[in-house]
Amino acid sequence: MSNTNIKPTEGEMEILQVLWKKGNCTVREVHEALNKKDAGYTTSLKLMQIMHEKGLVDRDTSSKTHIYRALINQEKTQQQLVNKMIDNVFNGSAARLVMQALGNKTASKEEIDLIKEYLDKLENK
Amino acid sequence: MSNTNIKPTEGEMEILQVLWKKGNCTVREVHEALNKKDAGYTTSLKLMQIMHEKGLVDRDTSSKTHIYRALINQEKTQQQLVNKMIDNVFNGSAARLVMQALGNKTASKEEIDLIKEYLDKLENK
DNA sequence: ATTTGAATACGAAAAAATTCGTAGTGTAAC
DNA sequence: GTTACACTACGAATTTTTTCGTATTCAAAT
Repeated sequence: MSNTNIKPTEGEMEILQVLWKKGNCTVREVHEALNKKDAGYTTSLKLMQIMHEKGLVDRDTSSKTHIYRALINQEKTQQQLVNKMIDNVFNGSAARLVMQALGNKTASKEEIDLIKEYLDKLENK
Repeated sequence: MSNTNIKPTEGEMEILQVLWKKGNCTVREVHEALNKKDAGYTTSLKLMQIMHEKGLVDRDTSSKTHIYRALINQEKTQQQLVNKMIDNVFNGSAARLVMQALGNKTASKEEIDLIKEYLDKLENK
């Protein structure tokens, strides 16, 4: 079990997000995806280089423009962060987090149905 | 609407957690509640003093030993952090966060039923 | 071959967050 | 009133994270 205790920083998470979503990317692509008006290109570059040092990403350097890809697993990382939040913010109660997450406008009817379905599946085993 | 954009740091969250849970506390009580083997008492003290400067907590200084209490609302803060996580980690999908949160052992059958109930209520309006 | 533009490397500054040492102060016990 | 002790205040050191400036390199276009 590798990478168990790696905790990406906030900036690193934003980049991982892009890599997970769009697949393999150049630095420029990532940098543009997170269009922070304030941050320069070399900032993103440096961050990704550090992530490489840490083993969060791998990269193909065979051509001049390097291609990066996430090395750590999206679901595992999400799980880790959610667990941490349950602990850290919701006093250990997953249910409270869930309700808090659903109690806002981002949860559409479709999403809610999806979740109900999931819950049924969960209970039937 | 005050305190809208305040983002407690991780250390600050741990302290808020204690204050929310146990109500008003002395620094010593908080410090002991989060029994970090490595951190000294003055570290917790300093953190709480900074939180006071930021308006995250208030304190009663009428006696020598100050009594702290959280000034920001637990649910609002949780909401803020969850929303941020949905955005930042789950690409905007509350449903994905929920499933991830439930897909681990911390969700008991009781909790799941609680959530189903909640979902029904949500849909009936 | 030279120019030009976009890319990487890298050190170092800046900013943010955490940690701690020391001095001072109030209070209770003697 | 003196001692002992636990507390606060506060500056400063440390660590972590983010940001950027500059040098260099490569490749395509001229």
